[in-house]
Amino acid sequence: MKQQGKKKATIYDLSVLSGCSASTVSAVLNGTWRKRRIKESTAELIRSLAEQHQYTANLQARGLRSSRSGLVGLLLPVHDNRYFSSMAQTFEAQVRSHGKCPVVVSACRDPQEELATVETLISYSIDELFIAGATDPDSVHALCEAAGIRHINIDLPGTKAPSVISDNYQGARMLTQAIIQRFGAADPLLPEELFLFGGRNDHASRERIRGFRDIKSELLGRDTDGSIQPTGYSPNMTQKAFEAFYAREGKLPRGLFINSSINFEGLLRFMAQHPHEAFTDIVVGCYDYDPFGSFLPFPVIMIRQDTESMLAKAFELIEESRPAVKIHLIQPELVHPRTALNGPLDSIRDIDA
Amino acid sequence: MKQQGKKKATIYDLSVLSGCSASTVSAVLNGTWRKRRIKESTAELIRSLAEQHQYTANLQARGLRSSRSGLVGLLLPVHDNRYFSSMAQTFEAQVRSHGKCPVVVSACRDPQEELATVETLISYSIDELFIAGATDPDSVHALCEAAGIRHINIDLPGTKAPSVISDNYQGARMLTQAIIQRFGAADPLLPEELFLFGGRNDHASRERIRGFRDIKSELLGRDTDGSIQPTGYSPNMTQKAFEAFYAREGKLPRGLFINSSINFEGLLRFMAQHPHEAFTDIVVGCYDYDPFGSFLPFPVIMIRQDTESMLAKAFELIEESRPAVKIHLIQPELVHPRTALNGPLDSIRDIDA
DNA sequence: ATTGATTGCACCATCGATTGTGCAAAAAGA
DNA sequence: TCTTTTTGCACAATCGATGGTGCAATCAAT
Repeated sequence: MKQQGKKKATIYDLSVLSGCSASTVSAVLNGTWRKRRIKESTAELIRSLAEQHQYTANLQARGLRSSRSGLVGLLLPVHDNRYFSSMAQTFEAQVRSHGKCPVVVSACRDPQEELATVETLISYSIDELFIAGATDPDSVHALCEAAGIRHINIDLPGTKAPSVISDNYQGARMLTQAIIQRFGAADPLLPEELFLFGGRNDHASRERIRGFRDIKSELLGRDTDGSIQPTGYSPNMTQKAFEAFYAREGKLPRGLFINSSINFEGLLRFMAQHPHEAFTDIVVGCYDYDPFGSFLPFPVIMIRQDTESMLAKAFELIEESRPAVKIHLIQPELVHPRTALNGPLDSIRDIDA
Repeated sequence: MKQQGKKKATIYDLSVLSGCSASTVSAVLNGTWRKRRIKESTAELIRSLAEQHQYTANLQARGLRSSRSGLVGLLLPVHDNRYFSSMAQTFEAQVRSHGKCPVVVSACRDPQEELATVETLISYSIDELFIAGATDPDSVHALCEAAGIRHINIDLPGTKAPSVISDNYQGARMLTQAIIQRFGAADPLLPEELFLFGGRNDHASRERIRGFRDIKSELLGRDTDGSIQPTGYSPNMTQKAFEAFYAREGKLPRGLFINSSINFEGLLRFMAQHPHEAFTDIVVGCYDYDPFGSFLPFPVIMIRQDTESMLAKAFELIEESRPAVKIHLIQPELVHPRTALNGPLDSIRDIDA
C-alpha cells in the first residue's frame, strides 16, 4: 500500500475513507477517543485505515492548535568536545524515554546567537528548554519566561531559573590536590610551579580558580602571583599563552591545571611545536574528561563531570510546577591517569557486532 | 515595552494596532510586501509596531501554511565522538549561513530508531535532511521520497539518493601504508603482525578492509588469515576482542589498524587493564582523527575525514533540482603522530578571551 | 469629463489538527 | 408506549500565517 508519490494522508482523507468525521478520526489517533465515547469498532476501523495509508500526524498543525510541539531543546555552547557531546547523547536518550523529541543546537558561546537561537526555538513552540553553558542565562530566561516555556540552566548557573551545575569548587580542589600529590615527597611541587590555564570570566572558571587557589594555599603554603592564566575557551589562545610562557621561562610549569578539554587542545598544539622531551616531568590536571586525554605520555588527571546526574536532576526539576530558583551542585569525579570510563555510548546496543 | 506575561503578539494584534489587514502585516513582516505594492510608510509603521511589541512569527503556523519549516536536519548515528560532533558543528555553521535552522539528532545506529526519527522530522516538515552514517539509508530515502523532502547521504552511501562519503579505500591504503612504513627497514613489519580491528558489515568498513588488504598484500607480499577482527562500533566489544587476542597471543600485534575512534576507545579500555610496558613497540593507525588520540605514548597515525568538504559538497548537491544518484568521494587526510589540527571550533570567535 | 492604467490594500480560503458543544439514535426505565 | 438517560458521533470554531483575487481610489492620457 505505497503512497505513490501522493501527498501525505491527513485526518480528512481518513475521514472520507472511514465515513467518520475528522474530529472522530483525530480523537482516535491521538488517544482521546475513549473520553469522546467512540465505539471500539470505529476506533479499530480508523486505526487500520491509518496504518494502511501510513498516516502520520502533521505535528506543525497539532502544535499550532495546541501551542505545544513535543519538542524539548538543549542549547549547547559547542558540539565538538566530549563533555558537551556526551551531554547531548544522554539528553537525547532521556528525552526519548519521556516520549518527546530532542532537539540539540549550539550557539557558539555567543550571547547574540544564544538569544536568536532560543527565539527560533520558541517560535517552534518547544515545550521545554535545557540551557547548557549559556553565557547569558538570565536573558535567555527572560525570553522563556515571556513565552511561558519551562527551562533550566545546566553547567553555568543563572539567577532567575533553577540551575544544575557541577561542583566546580570541590572539583577544582580535588583536581589540584591530586596534581600536587602526584609529585612525591622526594621532589615536591613548589607553589611557583603550579599554574592554571584557560577559562574566562564565567561562574565555572571563577569557582575553579577559587578552589585551585584555596587548596594550593592550604597544601603549598601560598598562591603565587600570575598563577592564573585565563585564555578563554579557545585552543589557539591557549596555545599562545603556553608559547608565551615557554618563551619567558624556557620551560612549562611542572604542575598544570587546565580549565577544560578545549584549553587542553591548546596545550597539544603547543606540544606539537616542541620536542617531546621538553616536558616529560609535567603533571596535567584537566577539568574535563576525554578518554584519549587520559592516556597521554605524561600523567593526566581529569575531572569527569557527571552529565548523567546533572541531566537527571534537571529533568526532575523541570517537571516540578514551581521549582525553587536555586543552584544544585552535582559532584564530579576524579579520574586517575590511564582510565577509560564508560560513556553514554555504552548504553546503546550495537546490532551486528 | 515588556510583554507583561501576555501571550505573544500575532499579526492580528498588529493588524488591529496598525489599522491594516492581517495579510498586509504578514506581507510586510515576511518580506513579500514590495510584490504586494504596499506603501513604504505603511511598511515602516508595521515594522515599528512589530518591534515595539516584540513580534516574532509563529513558525509552526507559517510551516503549516507553507508546508515548509525552515528546518534542516542532520541525522547522526551518535553525538559522542569527535568525528560526528565536528560534523554537527560544521553542519550548524553551514545551515545558519543559509539562513535556516539546524536540527541535529542521533539515532544510535538503530534502523528502527532511524526511521522513527526521520518520520518525526518529516512530521515537522523539515525542508532538507542530511543522513549521516545511517545503517539503512535506502529506507530513509523511501520516507523522504514519499514526503518530497530533499535528502542526501553522508558518510555511508545509499543506492537511491546521492551520497557524499570519504574515500575509504584510498584512506585505508594511505593509513595502512603509513603503519607499515613506520617500521624501519631494520625491523620491518611482517604480514602476520598487522591486524585490523573494529567496524561492522557496512560500506565504510568493507572499503577500508579492501584497502587494508590490497596495500598489505602489495607491500608485505600477502595478507594473512584472521587479520580482520570486526567488532562492531562498540568500545566494549573491541576491548573484548583485544583481550581475546592478548590471551591467545600473549601480546598485541605490532601493527594495528583501528576502524574508528570508537573502536580505539576499546583499545584504551584494554590498555587500562594492562601495564604500559606491554605495548611500547606498537604502531596504531586509526581511521578517525581525535586530537588527544594523536599524542598517545606510541605512534598513532590517524585519518581525518574531511567533514567540511563533505558537507560543502552535500549542500551543493542538495541545492540541485535533480542531483544524480551517485557516490561522491572526498579524499581524507593522513595525520601523522603528534599533530593537533584545527577544527570547526577555530572559526568561532571567542568573546572575552 | 471620460477612459484606462496603476497603486494600495482588504477579503477570504487554506494548511491539518484539536476541542467544546449539540443532537440524533439507541437503551433503559416507568 | 412514552419519557429519560446514555451512547456515539458530527459540527464548527480555532490556532497564526500565507497568497490568490478583487476592488476602490488615484493618476495619466485623450
